[in-house]
Amino acid sequence: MSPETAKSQETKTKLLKGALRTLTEHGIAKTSARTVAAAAGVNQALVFYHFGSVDELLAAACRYGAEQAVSRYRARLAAVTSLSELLALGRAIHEEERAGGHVALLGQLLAGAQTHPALGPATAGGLQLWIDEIERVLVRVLAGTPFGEFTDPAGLARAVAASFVGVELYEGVDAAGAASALDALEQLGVLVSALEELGPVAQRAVRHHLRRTARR
Amino acid sequence: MSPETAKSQETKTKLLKGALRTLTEHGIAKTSARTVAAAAGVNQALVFYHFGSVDELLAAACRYGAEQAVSRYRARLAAVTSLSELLALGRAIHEEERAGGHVALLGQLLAGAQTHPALGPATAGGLQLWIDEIERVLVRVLAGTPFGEFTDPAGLARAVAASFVGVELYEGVDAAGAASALDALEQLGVLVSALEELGPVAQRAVRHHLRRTARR
DNA sequence: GTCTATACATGGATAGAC
DNA sequence: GTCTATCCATGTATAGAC
Repeated sequence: MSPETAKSQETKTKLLKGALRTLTEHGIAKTSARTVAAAAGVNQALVFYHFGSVDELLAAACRYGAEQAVSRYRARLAAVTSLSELLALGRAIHEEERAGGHVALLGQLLAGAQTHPALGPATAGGLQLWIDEIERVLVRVLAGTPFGEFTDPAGLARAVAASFVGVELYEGVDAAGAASALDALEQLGVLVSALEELGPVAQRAVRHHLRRTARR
Repeated sequence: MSPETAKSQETKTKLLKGALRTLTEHGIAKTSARTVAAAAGVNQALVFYHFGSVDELLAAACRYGAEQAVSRYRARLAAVTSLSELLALGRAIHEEERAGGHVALLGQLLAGAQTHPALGPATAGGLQLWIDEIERVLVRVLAGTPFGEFTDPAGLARAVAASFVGVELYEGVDAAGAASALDALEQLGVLVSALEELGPVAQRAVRHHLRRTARR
């Protein structure tokens, strides 16, 4: 089996980082073997030697970048114990992403996956890393609420991740609009967390209503 | 001022429709003067004659397509009077968009706006058409709820629109995941609407909690 | 005014050098 | 095994035909 020499590894890593830089800074439309190689400081043809095609490089870069980004936030996500903390962390991540752009990168790849079928699974996988972390937090946070039984952490995690990608893309064309969107979500979170503060009678009333309108 | 002959108009319209088709079917990465012109059935150079550049054509197509898409849903949005109705309509729109792809198109343009600065304002404008409609609905729906004073329809509309774009892009790489995300949001909507059913005492308790934790 | 033929730039991929 | 020189396809833009 391939010994994977140090030199090969080095070039591959350069290309992966170059791909991430190019995607975040110039978008999927301007990402090519040439632009990535330029960012990586290597010959353009090495993309094809090491990864077979541009698409496969981007797929590999997606896995690589998503793992890096998620691991950067993993500890802080693990420390979250309430909905309001989660919302505050979401806001903090947004601020950091404004510079790093790791989430918007998923948006670029999501957009690119339309054309490059090979990107679909890789992008879904990258998003899944985020979803898994978010789901873990939601399970923990929602277990402590009186209405946890009516929520689906798995689906909710997917909704949160997809929405976050949407907001990060939106941020690119309307920073003020994205900020007000996050403000509104924060208010909404406060509203939901207010439910936790209800007395037993009111909680029973809400639960009753939920059971009545529950589908499936 | 330019009489804008019938022939010119016809070619322009062909190009606009071709641009929309190309963007939705092949994504921003594979959208070029050549591919759009092929879809439109006209000579590639006409892109530059009629619109000056590919970017300007895409910007025009964005305005054109967003106006068409929003007007298609406007009547149904105007008929919404409750949160649960809004969620049901969101689900219906999602089903239609699965085929039409008008929302995912905004995702493609949002992704493209990173590279092509000219696309930014146009895409923001296209999204704004959706946001305006959603905001109108939210104002109406939230005014009828006991907690309307704690929500910001303008920000919430932006959040909803951006999230919807994110979910539509996500749908492209994981249809089942997107479906479960929408299910979860629907549940969440039911949870919030359950608040409307609370008795006066519980409502006062929730309001008190909200005032206590309200920011700004 | 409308459109086509054509020039020039960029991108993808490989044959073969080291 | 690693990489470069080179080829052909695709993309952008314009000069000039109709």
